[in-house]
Amino acid sequence: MKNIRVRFAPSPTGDPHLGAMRTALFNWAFAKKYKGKFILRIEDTDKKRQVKGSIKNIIEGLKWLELDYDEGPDIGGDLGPYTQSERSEIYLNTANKLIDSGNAYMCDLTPEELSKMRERQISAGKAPGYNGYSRNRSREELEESKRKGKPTVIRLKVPLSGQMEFQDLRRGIMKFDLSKIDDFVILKADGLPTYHLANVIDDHKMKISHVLRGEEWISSTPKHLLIYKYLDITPPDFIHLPLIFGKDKTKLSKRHGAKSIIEYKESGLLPSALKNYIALLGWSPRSDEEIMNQHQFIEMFDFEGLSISPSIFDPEKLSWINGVYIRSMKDSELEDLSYKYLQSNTSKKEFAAIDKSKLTDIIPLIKERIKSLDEIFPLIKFFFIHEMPSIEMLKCGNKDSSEIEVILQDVINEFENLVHSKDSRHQIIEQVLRKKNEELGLKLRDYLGLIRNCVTGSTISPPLFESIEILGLKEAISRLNLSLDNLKN
RNA sequence: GCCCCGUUAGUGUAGCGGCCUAACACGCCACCCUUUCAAGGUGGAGAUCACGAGUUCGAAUCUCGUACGGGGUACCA
Repeated sequence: MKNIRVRFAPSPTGDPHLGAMRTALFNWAFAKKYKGKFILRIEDTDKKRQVKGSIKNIIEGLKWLELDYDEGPDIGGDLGPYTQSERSEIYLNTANKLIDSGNAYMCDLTPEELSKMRERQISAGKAPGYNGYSRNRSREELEESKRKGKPTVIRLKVPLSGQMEFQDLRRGIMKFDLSKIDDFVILKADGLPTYHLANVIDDHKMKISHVLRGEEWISSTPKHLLIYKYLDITPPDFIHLPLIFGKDKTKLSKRHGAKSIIEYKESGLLPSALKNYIALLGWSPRSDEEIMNQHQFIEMFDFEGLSISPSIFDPEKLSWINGVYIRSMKDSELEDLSYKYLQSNTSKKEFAAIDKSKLTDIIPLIKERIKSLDEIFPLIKFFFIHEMPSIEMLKCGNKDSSEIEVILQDVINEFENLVHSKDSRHQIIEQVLRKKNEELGLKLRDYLGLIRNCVTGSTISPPLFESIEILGLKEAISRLNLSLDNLKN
């Protein structure tokens, strides 16, 4: 195989989304597999659509997912700069070269005139498109017009007939009639290039060997190929990736539960899990094993496994995979990660209440009960902050409140004894409560349910006996007392 | 409108002319385990392989057509 050089070339028009990250992931994996280079290039040739901060977020997203690139705007490289707005001279020169060679020409039609033209074409039942207005005007005339201050663009001269074909490495041969392609703009009136020009020049200058990009580019590939031809340079290989949709088969958006990569980070997803899930969208390992770490993924990644039909984003499966990754973590690892996560995702007051030393004991208890980091705090909050259970929660089978008062008082007494005996191991707590339950002839779930509600303030909690041990018997007693008082009033 | 791409259970995929009365995973349902919730285990429902023609002894797999979905058709990328 030739020297593999691939690139991820987002435009900074918003926060990076799943689809973009998947494109990055596949490019990255391909480069890693063949010991090639992975390049980040920022395509910021549309200054109107630019969103502040998105370059930062793109880089942050890549870092978070550990998709490390070998060359890029922030780290440099031999073939930079890697931000298109810093390369405008190259594009301008090339566009002029194309005029010199007779393969491009200037045009001074304004956007308003163009849109009027399109309207006319549509109402006349014709296909809308540039009609070649300036194609045969003299260069002198057009230059004169530009000098007078008319906004002028440069358009590529597309042959009026003939075909352009290319081989997509996954989909096979694609053929396009050039007669269907109008003379498109390669350099805008503001002097900046369009995607078509910039992308071709940069892929060539940066020695890109393979272009893995979204399916939305298929139709413009012949345009790019034409530029390659006019410039007499060899195009890279192309592989178009299927799109990712939401449940209703429309373009993925927030409504579908998809978030920007930055939000995923904040919502307690593990980058390794997200990577694993994304890898499965539009690509298949062709085996029964779907859980794979990045090394396995790189090893297995190939074009044959790429699918050609769009896939639909499924937040449930993503969540499941995240759970798998959480469960496979070491307790200590999860503990560190959780603590950091809590630090930046709870209020100051809440975080201050968290006793780090208790976390070591708590984590093993909740590890298999959470599917993402944001579920941790609600589950462990009671260890640090007491929340009164509602009166409705102080139930025990069909016992009435006076009977429940007796039961609670009894538990309190038992716990007091344990405090005096200085043995608060959960095995002992369990032994005592089970024995008590037997004496009372209650259903264990009713009995423990009542105690759970009083101690944790919730009907859902980590295992009760362990929880009480970690919480401390004294605190448990005080909470039981509070519920008892509440019941009496 | 025109051009291009696609179509296997709700979802992601496997399948590359006979092994397919279609497999795996998520989700769903039931049961088991169980102090709640999970996790785990077992089992189940769910796809006339979009539809119609053809090629073939034989088609989810090849060919054509239709339908549907999507992408493109910008001085957006």
